[in-house]
Amino acid sequence: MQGEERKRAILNKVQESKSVEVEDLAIEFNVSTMTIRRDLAELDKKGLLVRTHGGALKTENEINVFSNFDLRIGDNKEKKIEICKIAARFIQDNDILFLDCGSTLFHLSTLMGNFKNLRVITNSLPIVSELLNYPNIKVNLIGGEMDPNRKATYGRISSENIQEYHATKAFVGADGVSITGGISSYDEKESTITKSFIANADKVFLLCDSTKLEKNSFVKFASIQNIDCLITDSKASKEHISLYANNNIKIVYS
Amino acid sequence: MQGEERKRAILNKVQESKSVEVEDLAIEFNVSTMTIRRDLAELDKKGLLVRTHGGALKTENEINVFSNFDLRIGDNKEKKIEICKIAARFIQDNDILFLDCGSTLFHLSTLMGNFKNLRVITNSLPIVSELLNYPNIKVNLIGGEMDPNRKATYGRISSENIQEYHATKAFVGADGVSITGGISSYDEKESTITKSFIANADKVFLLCDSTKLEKNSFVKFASIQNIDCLITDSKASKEHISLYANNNIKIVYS
DNA sequence: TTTAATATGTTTAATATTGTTCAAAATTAA
DNA sequence: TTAATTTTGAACAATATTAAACATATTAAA
Repeated sequence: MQGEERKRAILNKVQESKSVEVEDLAIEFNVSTMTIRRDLAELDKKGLLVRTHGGALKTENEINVFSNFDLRIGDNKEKKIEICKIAARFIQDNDILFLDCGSTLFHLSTLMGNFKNLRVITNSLPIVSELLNYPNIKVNLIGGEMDPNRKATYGRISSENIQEYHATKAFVGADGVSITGGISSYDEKESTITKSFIANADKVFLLCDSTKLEKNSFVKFASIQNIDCLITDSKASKEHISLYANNNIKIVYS
Repeated sequence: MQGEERKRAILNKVQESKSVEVEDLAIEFNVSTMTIRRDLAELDKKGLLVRTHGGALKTENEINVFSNFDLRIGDNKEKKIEICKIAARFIQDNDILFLDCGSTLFHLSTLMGNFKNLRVITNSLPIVSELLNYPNIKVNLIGGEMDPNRKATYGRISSENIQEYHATKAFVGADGVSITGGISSYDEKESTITKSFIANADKVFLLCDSTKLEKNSFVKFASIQNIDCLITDSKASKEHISLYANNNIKIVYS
């Protein structure tokens, strides 16, 4: 067996059994442990597995672009789905929608199959890839520099690109929202895009799970007055709900 | 046994058994190892197998989210891979590249893993999704309306978006090219984008398999003088090659 | 036929892969 | 913590493979 063939076999093995050991591989392929070590070092360097003391572990498969995005979707998944089902009630046929990037908004995109003649404008690659499955939805993509982690575009060109459009409704996310601190994000790139969406839509819906209410994150990018409706989940406290209601913020949680 | 026949037999063998070795093949076909090595080098160059130390392995089929795009890649696959390997020779570290959409250019994107500090600007979703796997490549996406069939953006906004950038090299495709008829496409949308790429790059490389030489398609969008290098495959006729060479068009086919 | 072009074989120096040894580093057990 | 054990990676050697240069044979063209 040749070296490359052996490396492929090792890769298969580590994917199947999640972990492998140097000693076992040396016996199985009838080569020295040093050779296996060299193989593992090379595969580790390419990011195809993770080297450990005595062996190696499998990595999350980067072959599918959106796989590690899918994993992130897991956090607070139930709350997010709940929020998205509420948000979907505000969508109407013929709407032109801005969709922010992020795992919550991705969930919303999966609920849009039954509307007629929607147009969605987004900077999120996972959302585009999802919406290409729906014949009832036309999609516009915001251009700009790709962020490989978020699988979305950002930057000056993206913001300017957004200004080419006008939407009837914008659905956006945030990492924190509070009466006094407004809407804030952990990421400056992300906040700039969201800000542009808000500025170019008739109605703005902020999707924000209850754990983020009255929390402030790193970058404030809009005041609470900029949003027309705050959509959260049923775990939101009565205090928070009445706080927003008393400040004339429309808040929906069920 | 003739050379071509032997190569086809080698190809069959490597497809069946996943791997072959130089020594075995030399004995089986009763030729020197040097001949086998030359065969394997040629087949590797065309992307039909992967050369390894001591033999060769079957090519791994690319996995990509955009699955029905993969199907289209089938046509003239060998020619396309051959062309792309030639095109890749013109890429240098630190290049800023425009990459047109289309299956040929998609293949090119899969060959870009070993360069340093590339920036790729494209309107093709499959290419973006492929390049997100490469940490050495920064990607910019051209915004605009999504064409669900081609998985690429097009339209006025896309063309204007391209003008925000300047590339050192543009790699573009076409459905036809001829001395008198220039560069033409079957699709008006596609041609507009390609035209913008051509207008904003220092050097333009046209990737065009030999079946499209001296053919004219529906929409002419550029003259032959707009391109700096025509890259085609080794099946191009001598007449065509000298025709282009005599008209001062740099043509590369091997 | 002769000539040119192409394919194949041989030799050889350079390169790649693998195995062995051993000191350093990491892990485990006491 | 310390000591025993295991694992590691660097250095070197042995072997296998490669590619280049040149020689020879085969095929195609004039």
